[in-house]
Amino acid sequence: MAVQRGRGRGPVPNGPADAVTEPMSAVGPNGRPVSAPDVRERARAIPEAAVARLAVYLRVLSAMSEQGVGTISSEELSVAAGVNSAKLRKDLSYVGSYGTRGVGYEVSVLIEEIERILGLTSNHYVAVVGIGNLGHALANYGGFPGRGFPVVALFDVDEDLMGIPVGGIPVNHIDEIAQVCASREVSIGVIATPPPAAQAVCERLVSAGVRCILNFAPVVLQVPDDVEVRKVDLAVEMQILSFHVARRADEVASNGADVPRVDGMVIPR
Amino acid sequence: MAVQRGRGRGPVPNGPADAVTEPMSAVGPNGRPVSAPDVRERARAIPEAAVARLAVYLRVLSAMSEQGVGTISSEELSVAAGVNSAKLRKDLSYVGSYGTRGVGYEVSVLIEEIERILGLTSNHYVAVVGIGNLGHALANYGGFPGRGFPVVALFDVDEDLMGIPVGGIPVNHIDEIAQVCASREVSIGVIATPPPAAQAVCERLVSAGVRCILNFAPVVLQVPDDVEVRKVDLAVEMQILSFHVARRADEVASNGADVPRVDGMVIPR
DNA sequence: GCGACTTTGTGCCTGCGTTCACAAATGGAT
DNA sequence: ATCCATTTGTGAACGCAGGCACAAAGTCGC
Repeated sequence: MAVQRGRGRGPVPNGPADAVTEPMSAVGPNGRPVSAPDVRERARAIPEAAVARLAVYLRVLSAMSEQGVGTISSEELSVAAGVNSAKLRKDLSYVGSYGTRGVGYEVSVLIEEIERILGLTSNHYVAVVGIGNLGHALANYGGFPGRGFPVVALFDVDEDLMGIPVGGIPVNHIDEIAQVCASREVSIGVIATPPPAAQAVCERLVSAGVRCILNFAPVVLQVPDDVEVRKVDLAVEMQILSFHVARRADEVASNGADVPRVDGMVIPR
Repeated sequence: MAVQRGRGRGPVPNGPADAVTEPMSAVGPNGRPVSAPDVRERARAIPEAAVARLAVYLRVLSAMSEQGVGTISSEELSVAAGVNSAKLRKDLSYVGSYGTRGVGYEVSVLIEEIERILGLTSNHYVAVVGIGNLGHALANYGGFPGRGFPVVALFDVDEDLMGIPVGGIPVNHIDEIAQVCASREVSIGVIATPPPAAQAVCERLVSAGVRCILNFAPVVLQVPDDVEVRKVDLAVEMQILSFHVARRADEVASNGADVPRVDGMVIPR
C-alpha cells in the first residue's frame, strides 16, 4: 500500500504502509512545546501505527460480541487480530486500563473505549469527489463499512451526472463544494478523481474547511500543515506485491539445489 | 489505510496501517540464517517502507519523463515526492548508484532501475475475486494503473454473472479458480468479496498457487508464512481519519483560552 | 589544467516502535 | 484464609528507520 500519512508539512506523502505504512515519513516532530501530559493530550501520544491496529481490534471485537463472547484474553484477541500479544496489550494500554488481571477484557467495555478514543461516538460526514467507477463503488457502500461515516455529498464535473442519485445521494457540481460541505458539515473528503484533477480538488476541499482527506488518486497531494491526508494507492500496492513476487523468484532461483551455476553464479536460462 | 504487511506468520494483519503502514507489524525477523550479502539478496535488504516510496518515485519520474525532463536532482525529486531529500537518496542507494555527483540522476536510468528492482520488467497477471461494486471498478481499471498488471481472470459465485464480460474479461465461477489461475499464470490475487467469504477465497487462491494477495475485505486473513498479503481497509482508513478529527477537536478545546478549568484540568461540559 | 561549486552517497546519531520479561493484581481452589 | 494459576500492565532492552552532516566525486568555468 502506501498510505500517505504525515500532516501536510509541505510535502509528506505516504507512510502504507504503510504503514501503508508504513507509510512515508511518520508524523514527525511537531513544533509545539511538550506540555504536561494533560488527559486530553493522551490521544496525541498514541502512535499512528497503534491507531490503525486499534481499528482492527475494534472490528474483531465487534465480531466477537455478535457471537456472544463476553470476555476475551489478550492472547486470544491477539491471535484473531494477527499481532503479538504484548503489542496488543501495549496498544490497549494507550486507551486505558480496562482489563482484569487473571481474567481478560470485557468485550463490550473494550469496544466502547476504543470507539471513544477513535472518535467514533459521533458521526463524521463524508463527501466523495469524482463519481467514476470507484466513486460509484464508494457511494454505494452507503455509510462506509462499520457505519459512523455517512456519505452526505457527491461531486463531479460531468453535467450529465448532476442531480442523479447515486447510492441515494444526488450528485452536485464541484463548484458547489464549499457551500454544500459547509451546510452538510462534511469533515472528511474522499478524492476519487482522475490524477490530473486531484490536486485542484484537494485545494477546494481544504478551502471548504475539510481538514481530513482520503485520497485514491495516484498523486502526491501538497497540503497545508493542518490537513491530514491518507492515501490509498492501488498502483503502489500492486508494485509492492510485484517486488515480493520478484524477490521470491530470486530466492527460489538462488536457493534451488539443481539450478545450473558456474562459480556460484546462477545461469539465466 | 491500513495495509496488511507482514508475511503470513500465522496471523499478521495490518500495518496499517502504514499502512497503513503501518501499518501492523512490519516484516519482522525472519527465521532464515543471515547469509552472505549475495547480489540477489540485496533486494531482501530493502525496507518495506522504502519499497513503497520507490513506487511513488517511479510515478513522479514517469511524469517528469513525459514532460521531457532528462535529469533531476535528489532535491527536486524529493520535493515532488514529498519526502526528505536524504531519505530519498538513501532509498535510491538501495537500488544502486546511478547518480552523477554535481549533476543529479538521469530520469530514464532511474526509471529503468527502479522498475527492475520492483520486478516490473515482466508482467504479473492478476485475478479479481468478487465482482460486486468494487470488483467491477477494479476490473474496469483494465490492467491496473501504470500497466504491468493485466487482469486476466474474474471470479464470483453468482451464476447470473458467469460468462458476462466485465472490462473485457468474462467472469468464471469460483470453482474453476485453481484451473484458470494455473493456465493463465496468475501471480497476484485480489479479494473484493464480502467479509464472510474472504478467508475461504483466500485459501482457494493459495491452493491455486497464488502467493501474493491484495485484500479489500475488512477481515484479517490467516495465511501460511510464504504468502504475502497486503490489505486495503477503507473502514480502518476512515477510523484513523476520525481519530485525527477528534484529536483536532480536542486540541482546539484545550488550547482555547476561555475553556473552563480547575488546576489545569479541563472541565467536561 | 585547475579551482570552485554542486550534488551524491553514506556513516553516525537519534528517536520511535516493537518485544521481552516480570511484578502486580485478581479469581478460584483447598 | 492462604496459596496457586492466570493474565494484565509496563519498565527496560533492542532494533530499525529517519535525519544530519560531511567526505567523495564529478562538472563547469576560466
